[in-house]
Formats: sequence, structure tokens, C-alpha cells
Amino acid sequence: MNDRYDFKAIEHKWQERWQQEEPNRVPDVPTGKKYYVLEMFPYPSGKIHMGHVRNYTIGDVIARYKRMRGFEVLHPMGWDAFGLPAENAALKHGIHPAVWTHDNIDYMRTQLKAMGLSYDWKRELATCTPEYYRWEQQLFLRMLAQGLAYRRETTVNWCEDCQTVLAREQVIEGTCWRCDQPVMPRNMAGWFFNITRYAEELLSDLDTLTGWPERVVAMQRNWIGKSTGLACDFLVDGSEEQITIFTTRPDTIFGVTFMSLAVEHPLLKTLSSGLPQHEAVQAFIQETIVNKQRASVEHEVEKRGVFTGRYCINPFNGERVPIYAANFVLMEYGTGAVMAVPAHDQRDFEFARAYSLPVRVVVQPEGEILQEDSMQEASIEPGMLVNSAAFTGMQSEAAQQVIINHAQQQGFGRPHITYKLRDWGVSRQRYWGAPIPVVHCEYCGIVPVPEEELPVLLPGTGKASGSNQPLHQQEEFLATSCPACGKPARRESDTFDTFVESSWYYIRYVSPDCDTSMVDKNAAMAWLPVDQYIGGVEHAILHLLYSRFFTKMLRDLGYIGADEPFTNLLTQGMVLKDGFKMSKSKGNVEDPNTLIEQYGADTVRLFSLFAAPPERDLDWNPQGVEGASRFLARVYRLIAVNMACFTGDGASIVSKKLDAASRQVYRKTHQTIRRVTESIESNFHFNTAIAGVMELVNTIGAPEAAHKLDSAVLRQSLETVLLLLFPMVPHFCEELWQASGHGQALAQSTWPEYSAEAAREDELTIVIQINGKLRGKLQVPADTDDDTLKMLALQEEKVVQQLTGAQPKKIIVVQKKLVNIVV
RNA sequence: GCGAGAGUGGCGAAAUUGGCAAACGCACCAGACUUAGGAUCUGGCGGUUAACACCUUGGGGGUUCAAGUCCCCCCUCUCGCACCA
Repeated sequence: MNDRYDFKAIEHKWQERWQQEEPNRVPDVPTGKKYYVLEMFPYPSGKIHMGHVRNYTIGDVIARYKRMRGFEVLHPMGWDAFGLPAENAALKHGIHPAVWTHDNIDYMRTQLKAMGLSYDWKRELATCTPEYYRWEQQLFLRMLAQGLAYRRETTVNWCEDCQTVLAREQVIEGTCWRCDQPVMPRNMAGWFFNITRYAEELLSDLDTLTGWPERVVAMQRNWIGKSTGLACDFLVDGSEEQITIFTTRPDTIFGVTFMSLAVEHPLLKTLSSGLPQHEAVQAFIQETIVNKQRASVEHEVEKRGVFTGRYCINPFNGERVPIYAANFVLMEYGTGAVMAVPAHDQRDFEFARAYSLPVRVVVQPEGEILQEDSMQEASIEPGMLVNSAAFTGMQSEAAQQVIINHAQQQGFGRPHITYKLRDWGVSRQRYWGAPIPVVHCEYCGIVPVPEEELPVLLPGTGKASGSNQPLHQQEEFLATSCPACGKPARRESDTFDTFVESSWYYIRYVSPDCDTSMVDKNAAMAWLPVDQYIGGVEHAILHLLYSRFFTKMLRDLGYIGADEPFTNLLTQGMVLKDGFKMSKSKGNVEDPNTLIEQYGADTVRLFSLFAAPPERDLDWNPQGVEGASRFLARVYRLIAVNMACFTGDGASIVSKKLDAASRQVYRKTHQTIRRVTESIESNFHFNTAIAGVMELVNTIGAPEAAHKLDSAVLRQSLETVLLLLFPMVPHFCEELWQASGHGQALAQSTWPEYSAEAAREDELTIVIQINGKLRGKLQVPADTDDDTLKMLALQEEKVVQQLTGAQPKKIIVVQKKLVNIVV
């Protein structure tokens, strides 16, 4: 055995062996208890970064730990391989996106292997291959048949820079999530997934996700945005038309003093026809639509509006109230029409004050008297109804239900639920994405490609080589015949949003070679759901919500049995340098390649686990890496110098016969097993797990002095160190395990059990307090009873000094911990 | 504004859930061994103080024999959503 820690040789040796032996392969249907651990798969951008290193290290430790605990562990890896950067690179270098993507995958795969990650590489997949996306196309056809996918014309968010449509989730404060350029509205037809059909289940099942961080659950709840209330019809005075409003505060309906419509409301085009206000209304609509794009970036916008010249009738009291077009009403939410109650809604209040409209109080909150003339802001508190005809005197909450019932009985209203969540627009005008498998026929309209003709190959991903032109410019791709009538027709040139691929990859992993379906049902029933999912919190809404939707839909379509995709979710923090996110522009990027080259993968893994608990941000500290490296070198020497202890036949340890130092190491060994196990089991807090092993190593002492310890104790403690560290630094531990004469790989070993008997302290340190302040300490045998403790405490020199004869009022003894004397 | 989380030494962080605050590591200081040390080993290391002591977990109050931990009020920071009727 080499006398110094040669990480290069060691890591190379074990990676070669793992490559040969594939120790992490698992069958499509597990035979024992299963555990599915998954890290969010990477986009093949070129090379891995420190965020990947951290993410995959955490996942790998969990996978290796669970294997040692006797689980059959599914731990796969793949590539989220469609996407815009490939197109940009293709344009820049004049090559096909497929070439760039596959080159990157090949390189990044070698990087991941250099980290010693324990994947089942036979399950590797890339979403840009026909073997993958053909199943997505098949699913789409089935969704189409169920009405879960449909096409419609809408106003979309268009990014001019990226030349594509964006989902609402991809618009960040009015700008594109990718390129930060302003997003413009544009009318076009596109494909949608009916995620809103699952809105209620997506919301209510959040309660079952007890293994998710609360903030992610809160973000999803907020995004789905359920509101319950009343939908109510107001007749337009002197017309057959009616305006339906939605409100969550039906208890304030007698306080309506005007009506506000979104500028996009269809009725506004004709409402003021023939009236003097018509021109002003149309001008206002134009101006507001233009301003909205700009204003979406700003937060507070002045409430503005214009009177339409028309009135509508509040069906509850027959009152005639003016109809306004207003800049703050959203067409996308509710009905695009709002009953305005200025006394009890802040926006309506501001609008009423600006346009001198009446304010009428109809809810008096307890403990204050609202004066309409002197109110400075709206009162949104619940309270007792006033000025509300038959409902006067009721409390808000009760009144809401009664008023909804009344409206329903009278036929002018009904209970209504509305969500912020909207259907997912999946059409992208990209050419490095999965083709949407339909044909546009002049005679038959939109015709699905028959399942048996799938996949619809994207040029460049199948046998045919492709050009790197947008699909709508590739005549060879577009020209086809109609599956229904056989006449010449055109293929759909839109491709799927890349979030579609990442919504089901974790399902494909369970049977990646299945060539009859998206997933083998038996494998799905056996492996799903994912037990532990790990990734960045930036996917809290988009990816995780879409995946939940897919899981529920695939369940309903009969593919799988799970209700939720990910039982437990760990959102790991970012990797920072000097307090900032690593970025090229800041010049504070640490390159994993360089670090692994310099220190070895095990050291890099160890430091990334030790520097912070996984959910917290990690500040990359080069000196801390030195520390991790030093620790491994110390353990290496400790074992190398004390090889002799492994030669015996493992005599059993009898605690009582040990000398003091050996007994302490023996005890510490078992306490450490317990502590490390608990650190991992509770929250994957590897930082404290490592600290625990460091303490054990410190207790064993200096390498050159350790041989004085009882040989069996030393052997057990060193083996324990290797077993506990193995999931975190696998090459290092395997090498030392083998060098110390173990025939079987460490990976085959089981996690050590701790013995309560061995861990028990036979002496305790008892703290003595006077009035809660530390005054002294006692060393006593562990079985000392309370009365003896009290007596010893009162005799203690410092205590006698402090008490100066005063009589204790009360003495509190806490088992194994302290004695507090109250005077 | 709404929602979630955080605030502990020079730094990264611990604290068996109410019981010795600062484990473990980094940095720093001293010593040992060395031709040498950016290797290794040993010891020290929250603040004030000459010392006895006292103070210390963002700030203020409270509960308790005992509070980083529980309760109330306030401040700061990070993230997400945001005219959602």
C-alpha cells in the first residue's frame, strides 16, 4: 500500500472497476424493498458546474447510503436535451443542433463518471432521441382524443428575440425568462394542455406532500390560486345584454356603486355605440392596451378609466350604476368584469375617489364606525352588514352563503370557483424540439398522425440527416399526405415546449428500453413514485407542477399507478463564491474539472457536503477544500500506519477489560454510528455527519500513537470510519477497505449497527447551577441517584462559597444533566 | 401588499428540541519536529477585565428554577407572487 494518499491512482482504479462491473444496475422490477432517488437531470450545455457537483453528490450519497441499508436503489441519469442553446450554437458554428448536443453529452458524461457517481448507466436517456420523444407524441395523440390537448387562437406572450411563444410561467415581470427581453402580446393559434382540468386535485393533493419544503408547497398553492365566491349577472340598462361578474365578497354586493370592465372585455366594442362617449372609450382601450405592456413591469399604476355612457342593474336592489372601462381590471381572471364596491375594496376606492363616485359602507367591522366621507382607504375587514336590505344585521361570513343561495334561487347568480392557473400553452416555433404529430389538411382540417406512423422524426434526430433551418422552412419535413383523405397536406411545424419532456423522464427511467409503450406498467407499479427528488428551488413551480400534472394524467390514462411523482423533495441551495452566485461576468467561477484534477473527486465531494447543510446556500471556500483534503490524508495515514490491527481474526470486545483510552474509543465509535445515522436519516445533514466522524478520528488520536489502543477496538473503529464515510467518499473508502484485507467490496457491506451497551457512558458530567447560572461541575458514576447528586452538589466548593449559608428554596435535578439550586 | 425562510465568534456552521452557547472545520497565535515548511504533531483561540467576576445567539418585553430554542412587539436581509375582484 502506498504510504501517501494518491487520489489520482485510487479514483482511476475504482472508476475503471465500476465501469467494468456495473455494480449499480437494477432490474425493471425490484425484488426487495425499493428506493428511487433522482436528481434533476442536466441540460447538456457543455460542461458541468458546481451546482451540478453539489446536486449529484447529495443524490449519490443518498443512493449509496440506502443501498447499505438494504434497499434496491434506482438511481438513473439522463439529459434534458432539447432547447434553445443548441439552436444558437448551431447557427454560430454552422452545425446541426444534434451534433452539438451529443458532443456535449459525451463530454459531460465523462465528467460525471469522474465524480464517481453510482448511476445505473444502462438507463441513461436523452430526450432528443426518437426513442424518447416518440412516446411523448403517442401520449399527445391520446390526450387529443380525451380533449386534454387542444388547439386554439389566443393572445400569446411572444418573445421577438427568441422568436417564440412563452408560457405565463416563463414571463418574468414582463420579460423573457431566457433572454430578459420584453415580451409582446400577439395573436396566434397554438396547442394547449388542459392542466386546469386537474387544478382541484393539484391543489388538494398538496396536503399529501408532507415530504416537500413548505415554501414550495406554498408557491404551488399560490400559483394555482383558487378563489370561491359568487358569479352574478347584471343586466345592461336598456339592452338585452348582461354582464357577469365574479366576486369573493358577495357580502358587499349592496355597496356596489359602479361597474368596471377590462379594456379587452368583448362588450366594450359596442356598448357605447351611438353615444357621445364612444370615441373616448375606444381611444382609452387603445391607449391602455399599449400601456399595459410597459406597465406590467412597474407595480403601482394609477387607476384610470372612462365612463361608457351606459348603466347596468344590480339585481339585488335594482339600482342603476354606471359602467366604466378601467385599466386595472384583468380580462384573464374571473370574467373580466368587476362589481365595484369602493367602501370595501382598495382599488375600487382609489378609482371612486379619482372619479368622484359614491362610496357606500355596507359592512361595519367590529370596534370601529366607518364614515364614508372621511375614509382614507377601503375597509376590507369582515363585520356586520348594514344598508343591505333583508341581509342587514348578518355577519359577513354567514351572509356570503345566504346571498349566494338567494342569487341562485332568483336565477341571476350561482356559486363559482376560479383559479389563477391557466391551461399550458405548449407550442413553440422552435426547430430543436419534439414535433407535434398532426397534419394540416386543406380538406379535413387538423388530422392526428396515426399512432402506427410515429415517431414523426425531427430532421437530424433519426436516420435522415437534417438541415438546421426552422421547421416551417423545411419543405422536406412539411410536405406529407393527409392520413384521412390521402391528398397532399402540411405537417405541423410547431414543436413541444421542452418542459413537456422533463415532465415524464422520471417515469421513462423505470423501463427505458420498453419499446411497446412509454412505460412498462409493471415497472411503473414497482418503482414509482420517486422516493427522493433533489434539485434547485428554481423549479418550484414550472417543472414540479407540470410533472405533478403529467403523473395524474398518466394515471388516468392507465400508464401508471402513482398519484404524485415525488414523495420527498430536497431543494438544494446555490453554490456561491465570496457571497455571490458564481457567474462568468463576476469572474468568480470555480471549475469542477480543475478542482477534481487538483484535489480528487472525493475531496470535492466531501467539502461540498461538509460546508453547509444541503438546503442552504454553500459558499465555496478554497481553504475549506484544503481542510477536507487534509482530513482524508489524515485518515489515510491513520489506517496505513495501523495496518497491523487488521491481521487478527477479530477478537470480540469486552468493554470492562479495556484500558481507559480503548474504552473511550470503543464508546465513541458506537456513539458516532448513532449520531451519523441520525444526521442522515433526519434531514440528510451530511455536514454534522462528517463532523461526527472527524470527532471519532480525533478521539482515536494521532496515527503514530493509535497502535497503543486495544487492537480489536482500533480495528472496529477504523472499519467504522470507512463504513460511515463510504457514501460520501467512495473511492477512498473502497481502496482502504481493500488494502486492509477485506475481500468483499465495501459497497456490498451493510451500514453499521450501533450498540447501546457499547455507547453508554459510565461517568457523567453533571452541571451545577445556582439560580440557573453555571457554578460548577461534577464527575459522577452514571448510576448516581438524585439524592446523592443533590448532596454532592451542595458540598461542592464553589457552591458552598456562593451560598454563604443561605438556605436553598428548591433543588431541581435533571436526569443525567444538571442540578439547579434555587435560593 | 400577500406568502415562505433566515439573522449565533474573524469566516462556514453546531446545539440530542427548554438544560454547560459556539461541537466540527477554516483562518489566526504559540510551541515541537525539521536543512527547510505552504508538510505533520501538540496546545490556544466569543467579548470586557490585572484579577475575582461580568457580558454574549438582530432589538425590546414576557413565561420559566432554567430561553438561541416557547409567547408578544419591533428591526434587517433573502426568495417567490403581485391591480387575482
